[in-house]
Amino acid sequence: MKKEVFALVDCNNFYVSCERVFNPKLEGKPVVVLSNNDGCVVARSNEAKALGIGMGVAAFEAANVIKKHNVEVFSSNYTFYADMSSRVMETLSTFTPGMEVYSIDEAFLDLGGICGSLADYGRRIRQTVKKWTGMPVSIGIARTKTLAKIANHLAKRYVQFDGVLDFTTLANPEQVLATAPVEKVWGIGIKMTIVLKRAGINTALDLSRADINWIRSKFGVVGVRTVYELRGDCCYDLEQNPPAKKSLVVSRMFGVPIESVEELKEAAASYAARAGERLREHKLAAGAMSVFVTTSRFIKDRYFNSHTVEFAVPTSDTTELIRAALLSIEKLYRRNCRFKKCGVILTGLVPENRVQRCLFDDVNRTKSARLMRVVDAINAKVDSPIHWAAEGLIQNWGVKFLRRSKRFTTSWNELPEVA
DNA sequence: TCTGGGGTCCTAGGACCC
DNA sequence: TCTGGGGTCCTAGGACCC
Repeated sequence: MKKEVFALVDCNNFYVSCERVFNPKLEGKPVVVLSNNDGCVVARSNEAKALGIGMGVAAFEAANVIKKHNVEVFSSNYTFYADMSSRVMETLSTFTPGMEVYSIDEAFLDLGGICGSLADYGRRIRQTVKKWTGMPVSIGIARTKTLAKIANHLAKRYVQFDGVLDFTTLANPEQVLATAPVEKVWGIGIKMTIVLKRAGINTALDLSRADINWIRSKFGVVGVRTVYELRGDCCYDLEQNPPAKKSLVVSRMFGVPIESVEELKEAAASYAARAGERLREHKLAAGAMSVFVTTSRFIKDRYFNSHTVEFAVPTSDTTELIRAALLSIEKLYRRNCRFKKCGVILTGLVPENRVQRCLFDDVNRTKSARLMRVVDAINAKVDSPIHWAAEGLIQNWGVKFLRRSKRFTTSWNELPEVA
């Protein structure tokens, strides 16, 4: 039987590295990238990490350090990052027929068929990605995904590995596992870490030796799988054909708090319109839509509420989605609340060509599908897309990006210039 | 003053059926 | 006086991931 070999390729500080590709002056400097509304830190260069800027901290909390050390700050530029991601993934795909794109900056590769030194192969991958895309990556190689994750973590952390660690040929794998803190293990989050540490399980090695019945009683099958994977027994295969989406969310914090029902409706309508676009992109229709609204989660007496509309016939028609969103806001709105965020969640997703029709349906679905196709086609071509009136024209509440870099690779107007 | 967004899987418990 | 039990389906919530 063929032995599994996985490589986990992970881009180093992905968003920061994207910014550096088109702005080499940032090399060697502390750099951070902020979330929507420039709210909190979502990516840090090694130099920024060394300054003690934590992942996920609020930008205003890090403001002093940022100022004192001249940290370069960027708003997130997801269009640009998504494009860089697809370049990296395309490059990786030339190295193996078996690949799972795990997230925007990570992929698992099947190296089962590779002859010779896997570490050498990893180094070739690393050099090629750097040369073709400018992106620095680290690579962990092992018999299970969980071990590949750990190998990757260590490859990043210790310079002597030079970005590639092959766990399958280690003389002393246990010694290496002992250096990985248990909270860094894939699948072990904050809650499980507390329970594990209380039981004296502090490292990946400790966890691999834990009593399986105790693990099952505390953490269920998920915990059991993690322990087996640490022991080298593969529980998670490569997922090359990603399973169909089950839900789709569009939600965003507002640039400024919303107090009026009109503006809240605009926001919900906008998010419903984006959700409709994404549904059609994936050729899906939704059976139901939930809308939620919330005030700040950092105040007492937080108001959070949601409302669900079920569609008689699953739909991807923006007009219908917006109508449901507006109805929900009518139910959810409360006076004297400073709303910070709302969102729409589409569930009961089905392929659009398998929609169960309804005898009493009064919507002309052929016509609406044609309209949506035309709108999508136009929006794909021009920079200032067609909006629904319900989304509002001004959108004072819109997301703020004060320090966004240019869309270097996806907009003709924003190409980098070489002097 | 200012605190991200988008997902998945598992489990427990209730509803319901025979 | 006596008041079943087992199976399935669904949902909400928790925990995790990036």
